[in-house]
Amino acid sequence: MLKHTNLLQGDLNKEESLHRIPLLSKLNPTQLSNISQHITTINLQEGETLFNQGDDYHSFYTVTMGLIKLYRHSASGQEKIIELAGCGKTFAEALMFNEGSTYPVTATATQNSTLFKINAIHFRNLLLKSPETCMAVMSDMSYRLHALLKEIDNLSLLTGRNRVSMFLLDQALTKGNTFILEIPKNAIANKLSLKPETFSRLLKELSTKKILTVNDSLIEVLDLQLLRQMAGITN
Amino acid sequence: MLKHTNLLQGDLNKEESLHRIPLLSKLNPTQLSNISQHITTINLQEGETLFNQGDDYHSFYTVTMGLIKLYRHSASGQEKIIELAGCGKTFAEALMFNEGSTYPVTATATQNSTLFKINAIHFRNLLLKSPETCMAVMSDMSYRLHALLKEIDNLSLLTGRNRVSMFLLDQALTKGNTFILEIPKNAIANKLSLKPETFSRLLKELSTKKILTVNDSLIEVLDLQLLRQMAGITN
DNA sequence: TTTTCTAATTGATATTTATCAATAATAGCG
DNA sequence: CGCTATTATTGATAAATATCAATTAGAAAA
Repeated sequence: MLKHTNLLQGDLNKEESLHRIPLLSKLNPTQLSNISQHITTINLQEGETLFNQGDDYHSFYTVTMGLIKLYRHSASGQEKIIELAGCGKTFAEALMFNEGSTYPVTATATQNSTLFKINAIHFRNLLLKSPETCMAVMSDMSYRLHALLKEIDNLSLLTGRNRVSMFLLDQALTKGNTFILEIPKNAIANKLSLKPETFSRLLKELSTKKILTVNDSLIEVLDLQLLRQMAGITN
Repeated sequence: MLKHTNLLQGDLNKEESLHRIPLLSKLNPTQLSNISQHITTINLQEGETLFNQGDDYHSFYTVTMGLIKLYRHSASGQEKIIELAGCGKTFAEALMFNEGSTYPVTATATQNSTLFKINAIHFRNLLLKSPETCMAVMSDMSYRLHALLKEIDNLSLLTGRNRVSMFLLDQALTKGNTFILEIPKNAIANKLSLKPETFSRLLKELSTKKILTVNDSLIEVLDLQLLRQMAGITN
């Protein structure tokens, strides 16, 4: 079962950390202390599910530790990972504005995780009094829209080879030329909309071409220039 | 060249029609008359481009007549239609919140069209004074996020056959069992992330299976149940 | 340890979709 | 009216990706 911990009103430690959440950072102390009554801390074990696609909507969440997998399932039972929300990420906040909506994804912890659960109705009421917070929310949603647009690009304009290369390129740029895949390969394959077999073969192809080496989840990129080329970046 | 028509302050006719735009409907008369100074009417000929992907962002738009094609181009020169914005649709408003951003799509009129051009900076200032309008904007963005999520579903979970069937199903439900394709087939194919040849073959397949008849752009759906099945809707 | 389960890889094959080429049909234009 | 350009269709083929099956290798459990 989910462990809920209610925030004590006036618990400065908690309010301090709430203040660091972008969506809440623009609130004044009164507003913050008001909303903090409607925020709870949730701890999830690896594999535990926070909510299911189709469940009635009531809250949105901010990850303070761990990793949450957001995915959709189709009628035929297939899954598609939409986002892997790590520390600092807020999700499901966009639903706040649609009366009587349901969660469009399922949220499951892929590691032991901690998050804040923020009551949507109360937050919505707060928004009416804080245009600055509205701005923060809108900025967040705008970012998300961009990310989804980019994803659609990737799916419709790029090949699997391109997407795999792009993913690895992104990893190499943020983590350095040698890095470890933090999530299982089948999850990465899913994120890239490929079957595990296809992902495996594309990795092998890159390795055969001496663009990188693969040792289980340890990747070393040997030729960034070539990898960039495989990603479909022409210049 | 684009024809710009400045709205006269106090032009009640124009303000009346502005009031019918969802994003502006929550403004009080003072606010509306204030923002209407920063709204111009634009007429586009078929084929004219409003802005290009990568152009500096300054305004968003609401279509009052016609049809605007929003599409992205990749490095390799391919296009992908993201949306066909018809009458009443607002687009590019989500960019307002990202300082110094550029248009992520190109907007071209596929018919003679009329739109309102709304200055982003002024509207943004207005938002700080109208939380209700913020709500309208957020609701709009929320809807858009859902649509993109759905699109990603379609691209990654469904086959071309599914997507074509789903598109036709949607048309049949809104326009009736016999309807005309309003946009060229190659544009529809693009919207569905298919090549025109593939789209043509899938249409033919549906026609061979007696699920529908095709006469140029005139489609008659004969078997909704089967079409639903082809769309991948199991029940 | 042994067993069992899951993830990953690999091969063989099928399906889906794109590409290239040719033709037909059609709309717009001089 | 005929000409040209665009759109749609069709065929042949190739490329991309999925599916099915088998094997391996670890990891977790007994």
